Parts: sequence; structure tokens; C-alpha cells
Amino acid sequence: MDTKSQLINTATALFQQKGYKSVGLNEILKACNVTKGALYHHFPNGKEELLIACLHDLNEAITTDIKTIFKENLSIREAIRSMIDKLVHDFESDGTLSGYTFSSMVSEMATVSEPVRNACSALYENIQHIFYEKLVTEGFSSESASEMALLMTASIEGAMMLCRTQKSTDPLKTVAKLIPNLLKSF
Amino acid sequence: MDTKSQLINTATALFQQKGYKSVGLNEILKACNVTKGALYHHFPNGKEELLIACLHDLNEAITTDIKTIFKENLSIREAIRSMIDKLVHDFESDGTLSGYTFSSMVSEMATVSEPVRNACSALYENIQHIFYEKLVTEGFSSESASEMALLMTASIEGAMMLCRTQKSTDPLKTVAKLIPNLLKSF
DNA sequence: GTCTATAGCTCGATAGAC
DNA sequence: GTCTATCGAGCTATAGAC
Repeated sequence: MDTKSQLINTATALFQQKGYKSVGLNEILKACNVTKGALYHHFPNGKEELLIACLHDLNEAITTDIKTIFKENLSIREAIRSMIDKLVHDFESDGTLSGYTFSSMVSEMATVSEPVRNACSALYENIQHIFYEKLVTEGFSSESASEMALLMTASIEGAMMLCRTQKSTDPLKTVAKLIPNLLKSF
Repeated sequence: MDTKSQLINTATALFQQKGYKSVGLNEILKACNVTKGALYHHFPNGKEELLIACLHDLNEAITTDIKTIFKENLSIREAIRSMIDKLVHDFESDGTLSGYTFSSMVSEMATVSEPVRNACSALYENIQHIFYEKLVTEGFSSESASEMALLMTASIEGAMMLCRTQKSTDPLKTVAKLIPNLLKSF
């Protein structure tokens, strides 16, 4: 793998685990055996540029990931369930919440850097849009679909936060169990 | 107000806005005209001890706040609505999300410091417990009530995250609108 | 209980050789 | 494109006078 991708992959994982400010450049560089000179060659604007690259990368990864799941599962109920199963499985296997979460980046940087806030905003919008489209093909009205997509995104992201504080996957499991009920309520 | 409370109040607001690591001790001290010596007199273990004090303080503030709202509003639907109205109003008036959110503290510190993670965990549990009790008095079964309390907490916290990225209060408003539907679905 | 001064460290970023 | 050496700023924390 080329140096640039290596940096992005390592940094993304570390940022998701510990947050943006908690991870120093030296830690990233050491983890993937790259030197400072190489980093600043690929990212002349330094750490923040690297973060934005990570967010763009994450955007593509998450989008294709969710789309694949949605293609393999006919109903949205099954799709959501297998999506959350994947998050739960990842969390249980490596102990870190790396999946579709970037709350650490959002809450640290959204109030501080506009470019970062925009990248995060685009990411959430993409996720919601995938949910939205699936819901519309299942017969939801445009308005209901966009509201539901928002609620699903929010409750999953919020559940990940609870998982992190509790060191448990129960919150995600509960949300997964309840989402079908929500869909019924429309 | 005494120095200690002053430090806690100022630090809490700044941590909520910018996150834990983004706020330096100097910034806090300057904002409330206190010197380093005074800080380390009240919090010998430094910044992290101050953070934990902020979380405990926030815990009490949020708990009494929500309990008051729940006393004034008979149905849980009205209570949730007026609770979220308050969050929306605060966000729109001062532009920062200071309300019942500490996601920045969670995502930065939960994986790094156990004492902080425990304080955050206790805070989420308290909030959920207040919801839970209200739901039980409204006739929900114990199991349904605790599931719903979790879903409500998660979706509200997730919605705040979306509000921050979008610089808009719409996500919170949408969630407020949908929660009654959720309650119906049980 | 509060002040100043400063230690000691890590950070992100830069310069210049190769 | 990658390396090392280094800068200057900012950080948390400490020491000691008052």
C-alpha cells in the first residue's frame, strides 16, 4: 500500500478510537512507520488536512458498505439489523468502536474548524440519504422517509456513545431491536 | 461565588463547547480570572480532576432540571417536548449546544481515562432513569420503559450531534416530533 | 487561599540534505 | 519522495513567596 493510504488508514482508526486531539502526529507516524517529512509531503497543511482526508475516505467506505448491505437484504428491517450486527461484532472483537462513528471528530472539531464541520456534515447526510432511498422504495412518503432516516441515524450514533461509556454493546442491540417498531409506527 | 464553583462553571461551559483537550487550563483561568495556584489548590490532581468535578456538577444540574420539567408536565409527551424546546431555545440563543450534552467529553476521554468514563456513564444512567420512572408511572412495563428510556436518550444525544454538524436545530425538532410516535408503538 | 515564575514536556510544523 | 534535526509555541504541573 502506498504511504498516503497507509497514513489515512492508520490515522482514521486512531482518530475514531481516541479522538482527534488525543492522537499526536508522532503516534500516527510511529504506528505506520512513516516519517514526518513524508507526511508533510502528502499533506502540506498538516494534521487538519489529514483529518479531512480521513473523513472523505470514511465517507466512501461507509457509503459502499451500507449500500452493499442494503442490496443483500430485501427489507429495511433486515438491512438495519445486519448493519447493526456488524457494528456489534466489530465492537466485540476488537473492543473499539470503529464502525460508522466519527462522533469524536465531530464534537471536538465542529465548533473549531469549518472545513472539518463540512466534511462531517456531508458524511451524516450521505448516511441519511441511503436510509432515505431505501425507505422510499419501501413505500414511505418522502417526508416520512427523511424523518425516519434522521431518527435512525441519530439513535444509532447516540447508541454508540452509550456503548462507549458503558463498555457494552447492549445499547446498540436495544436500538436494533426497537427500530422495527419505529417503522411500524408510520 | 466562590473560586471553586467559578472554575467548575466556566470549565463546564468551555468543555461542552470545544471539548476537553481543545481547552487549555490557561483559557479557563483567564475566562474566570483565577490563577494557576488557586486551581491546583482546589484540584490537586489538575485538569482531569476538574473535568470529573464538572461532570458531577452537570449530573446534578441536569437531573434537577429534567425532574422539574417532569413535575410540571403531566404527560411524558409534553415533558419531552418542553425538554427539547429548552435545548432548542438555548442553542438558538447562544449558538452553542450546552444543554444536556457531554458527547465531547465522552468521545475524547472514555477510551483514555476510566474515572472519566465512569462519571459519564453515571450521567447517562441518571438521565435514562428519570425517563424510565416517568414511563413506568404512565403504565409502561418495566422492560418497555427501560428500552424506551435508552432509545430516547440515544436519539436526543445523536440529534445534538447532527445539530452541531449542521449548525441547525432541525434534527432536535424532528426527533421531538417523532418521539410521541415511538411511544405509541409500544 | 492566592499569587508569580518556571520547569519539563509534547505538540505541530519547517528546513535542508539525500 | 523520504529522511533527520530542530524550532517555537503551548501544554500541564510544581515550587515557593505572601
